[in-house]
Amino acid sequence: MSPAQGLTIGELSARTGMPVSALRFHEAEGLIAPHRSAGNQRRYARADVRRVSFIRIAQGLGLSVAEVRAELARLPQGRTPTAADWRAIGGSLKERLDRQIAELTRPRDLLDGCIGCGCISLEACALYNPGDFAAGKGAGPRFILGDRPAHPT
Amino acid sequence: MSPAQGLTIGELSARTGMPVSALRFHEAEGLIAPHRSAGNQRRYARADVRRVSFIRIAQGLGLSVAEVRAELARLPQGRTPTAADWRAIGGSLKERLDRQIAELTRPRDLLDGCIGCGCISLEACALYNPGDFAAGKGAGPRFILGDRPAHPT
DNA sequence: ATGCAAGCTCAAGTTCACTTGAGGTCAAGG
DNA sequence: CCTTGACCTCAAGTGAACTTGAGCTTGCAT
Repeated sequence: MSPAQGLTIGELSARTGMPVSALRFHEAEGLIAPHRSAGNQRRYARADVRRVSFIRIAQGLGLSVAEVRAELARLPQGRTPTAADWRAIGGSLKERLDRQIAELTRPRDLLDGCIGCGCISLEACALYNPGDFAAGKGAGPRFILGDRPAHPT
Repeated sequence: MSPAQGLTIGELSARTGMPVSALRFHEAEGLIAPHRSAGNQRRYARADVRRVSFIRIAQGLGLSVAEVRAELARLPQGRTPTAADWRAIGGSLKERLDRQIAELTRPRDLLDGCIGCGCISLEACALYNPGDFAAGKGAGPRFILGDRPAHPT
């Protein structure tokens, strides 16, 4: 195996667990940019294993492709990212998780109160219109927590 | 307004904030079952306001239509649900939220560790294969075994 | 009686994140 | 040289949860 050539898409898929079709899709979405061999086949750098692993982790945590792209955009271009580069992104992910936990904790506590009073689903209930969840407009699926608006029609 | 006749779809929409199209969709999905007027128009019972409010809350908390349907199936048929009936469902929702919070807290704490060590996205990182984010299908994670990146990059 | 908002049904469109399929190319072994 | 398997592109399909549109009917006010 010659590391100078880089990994084929199949090899990267095997190392990361990311399906080949997903790797191609993510390339089209701008999450990763392999170079090509003489015969037009994708060749991935060693550091791309880490990049793809990050994509998997981030999506498992609920980030959309656009959000992952935004995080990855913070990595340096031209040079292989260092541990410190990844650390910064890890911090951003943690903040996100903290926010999500808080957004779940509030209704949970509200629900505790509701269980006592039996008011669940009453229009006056604090749960009913906390202002941030619900309120989806536009086409397309609604996302768990966070509700990304599509765009006005 | 004659309460004997029930609410029209537009009235229910106005009271709950649920779009008319969504009410019709939810009926097709079996979440709600209004009766019909002589002229084939939907007529909703007063208690349906509560039911639709619940659907909104539950979906805001991340339940899918199928999951909402499952919760609603626990309500008594034939009789208008009491506060106690709704309370039982509230308890089930709370358990769900507790689980979700726990599922977010674990990776958050893991990430705290990763921020210290800079290992994020390393194949060996605890975050990478915590066992619950979907993992790939097929054989186990061979990337954990046997694939140590000799030097941090 | 007439007008028109509001209701009805059914089909098709929308977004996201991919997967699947068709049809063709490349690389390595025998 | 030939075959086989991995790779390529591009188009279309998937499923969730709705929305939008077309074409037609109801119901209430004037």
